[in-house]
Amino acid sequence: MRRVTIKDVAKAAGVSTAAISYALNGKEDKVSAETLEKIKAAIAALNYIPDYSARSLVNNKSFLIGIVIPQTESHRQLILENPFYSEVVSGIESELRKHNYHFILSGVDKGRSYLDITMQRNLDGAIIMGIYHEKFYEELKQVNIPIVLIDSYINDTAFRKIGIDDTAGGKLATDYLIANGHTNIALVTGTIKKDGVVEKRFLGYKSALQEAGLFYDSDYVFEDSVSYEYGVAAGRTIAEKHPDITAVFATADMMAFGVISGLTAGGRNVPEDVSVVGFDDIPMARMFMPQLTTVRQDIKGKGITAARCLLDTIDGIAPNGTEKLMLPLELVERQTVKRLRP
Amino acid sequence: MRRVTIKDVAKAAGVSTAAISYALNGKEDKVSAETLEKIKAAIAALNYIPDYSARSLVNNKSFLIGIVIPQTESHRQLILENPFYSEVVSGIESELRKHNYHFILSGVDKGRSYLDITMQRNLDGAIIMGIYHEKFYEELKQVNIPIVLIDSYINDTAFRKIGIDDTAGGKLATDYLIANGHTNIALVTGTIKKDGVVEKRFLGYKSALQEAGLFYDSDYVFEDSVSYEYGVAAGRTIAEKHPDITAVFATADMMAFGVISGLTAGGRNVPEDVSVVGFDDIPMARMFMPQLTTVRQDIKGKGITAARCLLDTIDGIAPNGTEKLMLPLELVERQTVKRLRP
DNA sequence: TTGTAGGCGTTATCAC
DNA sequence: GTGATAACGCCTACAA
Repeated sequence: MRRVTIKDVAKAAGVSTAAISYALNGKEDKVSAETLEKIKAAIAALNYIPDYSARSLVNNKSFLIGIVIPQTESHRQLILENPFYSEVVSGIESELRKHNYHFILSGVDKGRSYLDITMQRNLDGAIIMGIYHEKFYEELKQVNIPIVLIDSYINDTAFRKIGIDDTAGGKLATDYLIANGHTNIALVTGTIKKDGVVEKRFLGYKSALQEAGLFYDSDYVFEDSVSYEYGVAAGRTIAEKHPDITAVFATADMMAFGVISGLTAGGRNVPEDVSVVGFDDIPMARMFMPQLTTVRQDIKGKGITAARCLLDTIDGIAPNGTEKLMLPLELVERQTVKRLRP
Repeated sequence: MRRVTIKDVAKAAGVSTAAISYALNGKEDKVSAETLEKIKAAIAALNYIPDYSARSLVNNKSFLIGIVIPQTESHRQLILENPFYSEVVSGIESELRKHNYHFILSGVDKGRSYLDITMQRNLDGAIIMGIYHEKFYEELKQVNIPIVLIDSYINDTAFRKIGIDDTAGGKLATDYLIANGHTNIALVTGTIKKDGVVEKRFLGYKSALQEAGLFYDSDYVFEDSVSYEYGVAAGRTIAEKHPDITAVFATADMMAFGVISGLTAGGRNVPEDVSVVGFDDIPMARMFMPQLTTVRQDIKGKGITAARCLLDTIDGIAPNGTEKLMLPLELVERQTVKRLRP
């Protein structure tokens, strides 16, 4: 069936298209109560639904925002399987929906820019997770739409940023282990890139060690991809080659699960033989057996806050280039850390 | 900065806008090789990116498809946290990207229709997960765009459907338990709605029992929301009140995790005291400890297939109203089932 | 082969 | 208060 347009409504209501548009866009003071009634009736009768493409064309406003999340190196697939990202997205969605925005979710192919989507779709703004090449950000700046970076340490006032204090988080986890009497504490982590969250957590780990007068041993840091699989490998290595290690701090819950599996497979029990603390507190953390002690961040809240932040900037309420918004962190004690007798 | 339009390119290349459009849309036989070169140069120089809104307006084609997933009753939040859905979405995305489509992901508020988004955004098609009111589908039919239903038993040739044989899956799980010597087998499941996947799995469970000459006892079915939390509750009840039960089939992996926790908390070990098999084989199934024995389906493949299916229908390659596409199922043996001595 | 012009659905600027 | 009408960026007859 042919699309019902504003003209059809105008005809049905016996008024002009302009009147319809006024009525639709809340400029009801420009139209008499009487015609307003007629218009409303006609809209309902015809089941008229406005075309956002046409609107976008004239208004330069699409009510569409872009969400970028990292993708796997190998398969170019979204890392949506990573529960962390899906929870953030879920948070963003819930906030956007309240304000009648939709979003387009995508990875960004290596080397390709995000300009395309931004311009093609007339995006009103974007929320970016993950870290990308310098060039990526440079291009983004040129399109000149509000942008919120989640968990980024990029130093650029052109973007709004929201994240957590990863250094403090790393320290929190390590301090907790130390407070429980551990001295030989391993770190299992994704690759430590300059200015990445992982580096900050690593720094927090080191500083906790130092503050406690503990020796930092680079043999105790196991660094590779942030994945369950690598966690298993690291856990296994620790079980087999490092009988001295009594605790490990994994910089992501997914890795912590792997570590626990690897440790167990290697014959060492958690937490009896070695303690483990994770990072993030994804929903699975409390379902895992044993339940994971971890550094909690409000993942969904991150998404909600990011969305709100973006919307405010779009609406001109919030100024650009404000300070990075820091969300709170908290250590949640569960079952994977054992108190060592001193 | 002002948007670079087709006119700018035309001016820069010294040709008409029509020529640009031809060049852009692969009608290169309508333009000489020479001007084609000039056009390409101009496009590159100006970094021209077409506006899809404008295109959509004239072509009635948006390169946008809608994905609908269920949302929590209470908070109206996407169930993207459910790893099953995120993996399907991930699969869809990877296929869509190959064909230069984008998607809009959303839940659908109770009672509200999906017509709005469909018309507002000029969606080229939609992929629907979950089950909704009859009215929802009726409306959907009216917009007359290709639609793929995932895991639906709706009987309507207006939609293309893809899923698995849930009855066979339920039977597969139960048969496996029976083959391992179990006779008192509980079912832990989400609410059994008519024509839902859960009902089919339940039917499979019953038929396996019957076929083996086992007594079906409704006291052995624990039915409530499909969630980890309910799994825990059911596991606990089984541990405390049903010493006779030696095995449970949970109709979703998430529930199975809960069951195992509840059982363990209730003092019964898995698989020593009671065996558990799940359904889906989400990534977490092999990370869980003990690793979950479960009925595996190719979740990402479901998404990919659905997307391909939809795209084919949009392109007119595949006919509408074909048979439901069935993806294979397989039982993967891991660590949560114990063989009973007869 | 190339260019002109009308129209897609909507909003906004004017006159009335 | 109301209604023509000109954009918005693009595509595509149709004409040249």
